[in-house]
Amino acid sequence: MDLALAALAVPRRRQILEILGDAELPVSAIAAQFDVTRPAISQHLGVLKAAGLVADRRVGTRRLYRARPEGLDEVRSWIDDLWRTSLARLKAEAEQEAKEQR
Amino acid sequence: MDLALAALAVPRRRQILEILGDAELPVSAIAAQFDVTRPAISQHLGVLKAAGLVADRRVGTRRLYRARPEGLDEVRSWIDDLWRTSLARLKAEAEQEAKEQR
DNA sequence: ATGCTTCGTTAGTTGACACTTACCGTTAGC
DNA sequence: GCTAACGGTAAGTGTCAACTAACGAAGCAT
Repeated sequence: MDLALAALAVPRRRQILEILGDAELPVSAIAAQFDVTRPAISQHLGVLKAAGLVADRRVGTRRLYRARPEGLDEVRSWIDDLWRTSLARLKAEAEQEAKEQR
Repeated sequence: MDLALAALAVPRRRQILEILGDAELPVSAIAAQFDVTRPAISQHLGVLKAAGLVADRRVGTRRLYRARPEGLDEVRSWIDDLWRTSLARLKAEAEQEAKEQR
């Protein structure tokens, strides 16, 4: 989870994920869409892979990357839990305040 | 969104959010649960507030902080979108591969 | 075998940020 | 008014990571 959220914190990595959500692509094709060098993208992909957000497969000299939606499960459930408990507490406080109003 | 995800990337800030999800607390009470100084927590709260993940209200000399679940909405929807599209693409590819198998 | 392409990796630099120490403003109570 | 408690802010430090440039490895083609 640490790795996943740290990976998602960098805007460029999020853009990469959005691109890989639609298509399976080699590193060069991704790098062509940004104004940074290919090694930079390669490093970002390494981070995303370590976080489980991306998977790769080799085909010839190229290496195709694709998004891995399962990697988002932990993050999704953590955020949802926090969202629910916070909302429940807010609701409880509102009711408490309403009771004190009377 | 940039701010929200950057805020969530730091483990200590997530811990603070978890604590504030259960209760409304002043800065000192939060700092007491960690082995860092109060200014550090104060700075983290400033980041969380700028990201819209936390709200504060003053009561006497103290300042009470609480989690703000609405701040998570953007992040939740972004992750859900990415999750859905990635899954859809994977499914489409699997069907494509099955078709080629025949 | 020789290029050529595609990609990963290393070293190095620069900028951001988490943290501490010290200081200042604000509010409540004697 | 004075004092103490609570909290935000400034300056400084150390560390981490995003990026570039340069090099090396692996597979395909003529």
